[in-house]
Amino acid sequence: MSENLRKYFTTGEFAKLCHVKKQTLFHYDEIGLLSPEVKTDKGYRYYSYHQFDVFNVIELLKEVDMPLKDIKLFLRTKTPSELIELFKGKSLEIEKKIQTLNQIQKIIDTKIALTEYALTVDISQIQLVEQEREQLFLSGSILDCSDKEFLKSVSAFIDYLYTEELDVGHPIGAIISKETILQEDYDNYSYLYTKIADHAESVSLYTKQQGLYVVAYHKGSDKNISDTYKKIMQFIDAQPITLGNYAYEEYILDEISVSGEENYVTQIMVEVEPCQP
Amino acid sequence: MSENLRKYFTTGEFAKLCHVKKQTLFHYDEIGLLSPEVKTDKGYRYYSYHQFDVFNVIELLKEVDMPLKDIKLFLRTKTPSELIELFKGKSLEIEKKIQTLNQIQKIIDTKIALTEYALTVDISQIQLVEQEREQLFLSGSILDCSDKEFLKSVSAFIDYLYTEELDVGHPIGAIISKETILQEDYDNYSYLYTKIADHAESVSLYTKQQGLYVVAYHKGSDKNISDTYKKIMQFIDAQPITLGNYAYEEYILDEISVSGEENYVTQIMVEVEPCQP
DNA sequence: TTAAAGTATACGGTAACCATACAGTCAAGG
DNA sequence: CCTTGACTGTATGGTTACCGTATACTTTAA
Repeated sequence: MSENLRKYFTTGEFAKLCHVKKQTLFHYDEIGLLSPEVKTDKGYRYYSYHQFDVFNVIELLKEVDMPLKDIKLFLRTKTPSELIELFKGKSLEIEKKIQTLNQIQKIIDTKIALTEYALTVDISQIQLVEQEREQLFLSGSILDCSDKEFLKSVSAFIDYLYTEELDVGHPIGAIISKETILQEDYDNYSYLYTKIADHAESVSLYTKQQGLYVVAYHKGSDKNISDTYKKIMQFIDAQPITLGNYAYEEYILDEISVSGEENYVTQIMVEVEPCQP
Repeated sequence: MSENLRKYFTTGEFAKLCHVKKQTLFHYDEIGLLSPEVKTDKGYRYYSYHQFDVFNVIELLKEVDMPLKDIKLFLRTKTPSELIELFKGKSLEIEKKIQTLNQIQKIIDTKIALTEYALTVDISQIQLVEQEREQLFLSGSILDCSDKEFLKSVSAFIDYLYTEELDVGHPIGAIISKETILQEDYDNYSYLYTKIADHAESVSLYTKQQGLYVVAYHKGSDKNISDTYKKIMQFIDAQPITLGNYAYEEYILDEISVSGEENYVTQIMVEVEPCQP
């Protein structure tokens, strides 16, 4: 805690201690953020080990996204109270950042799970399966709507997901009604939807009913989705079941995991009911 | 999930949806990272809402510090398995980042606590107090050592703190022995030390003994610390106590919270023992 | 004292944008 | 149908926090 002796680090040594490049220290000296305690007439820089503490604070503030300019200003004008105030603010920011990272991780984990699932699926098979009920977040009705209305709905939908931080990585799916299917108007959806965080409260959710579903997969652009729907209808006709109220479509492989529309895979889940005897 | 109708967003609309500037989308188009699905002959850009998913993945990867170049490469060559692999790696990275942020927060909280404490202290007072035992991490011995040895010790000390992630924001202090104090050689320290994380195991720690300490504060450069030590010795002489084996010095206000050496405050804790009757 | 290792300065480049200026385009109302 | 205002495009320069490299000078250890 004294400097009676010439206990100084050269730039290179100090850089190593700080785990940065010499360049960085030159830069900090240049902008007046952290200058060596001693500079010889030959221009050689010498740092005291006390300056390591200052360097650490700089790194700390950098980590919480404070620009060097502001760090410099702070270091110039600081008082103990200002330090406390600044740090308390930064502590909150970090809290928030950690939350964000947690959400990102959730999204990533969801996408991994979805993609792993997609890889296990035999897309040529059509099956009748019992599915659990699911809570979905819906857009406003988009049945028979104009392009403009559609865009507005999509915007509002996405915006709500964003502001309420509801996105956990599930894709945006679409709901199509029995009537629309029967009219073979396959891109006239009734709603968009997405699965959201389990614990989400304060949001009015729609419940995808527990029950029987015909599950099929469509590969390629949904311009050709009618082909797959035809197969589904044939499948239904061959079983003692009838078409239910809604079908749910969602991409399980899309541009984020495969390249080109021709490789997309859409999962179609058609609600069905056993025939009355 | 279709595009039979011209359900497209303009650049401005899409930018708003994505919460970025138009500029950013121009930039992404320019570097071929994310180009609009449609571009008219007049140069107008139109984005489909499916592209929102892609944009989201880009943002996601950006958040985990992936350069746009790499994101582009990934999006070009991706397969489901590659996506899974990449995301699993990123998930681990996030884990680590969260840990780092947690440590930074600890450091910040420590610095706040220390500084708040410093503000409550009456630096003109010398007091005899009973202190708890404390676990300290020590440098190698630096008693009577050369400048070079000193620098090496400091480096090794700081480096160990860094690699073992032991720093939780406590300042680096110094230990000075009874003998050295009596010789009035106030900057010939025996060891450097710092308080470290409570739970730290696998580290050989030194224990600052529980017992009686004379606590004083020194304001200003430690070139003049002898003044304060003189007062301390007078204080000791006036009490039924004798000097113990070690004294501990640490900055409680230094360059990180005040500007200029003249405003630094060093806390000095001198081990003492009651006189034998 | 000499060679190796380290240091300083200068100049250029990078990423991922942002700001601004200027010109062309679109769409809604009169 | 045309005008007007809101929007779109390109182009250019600027920003932050550095990194790399070239060149020349110092220091230090043999």
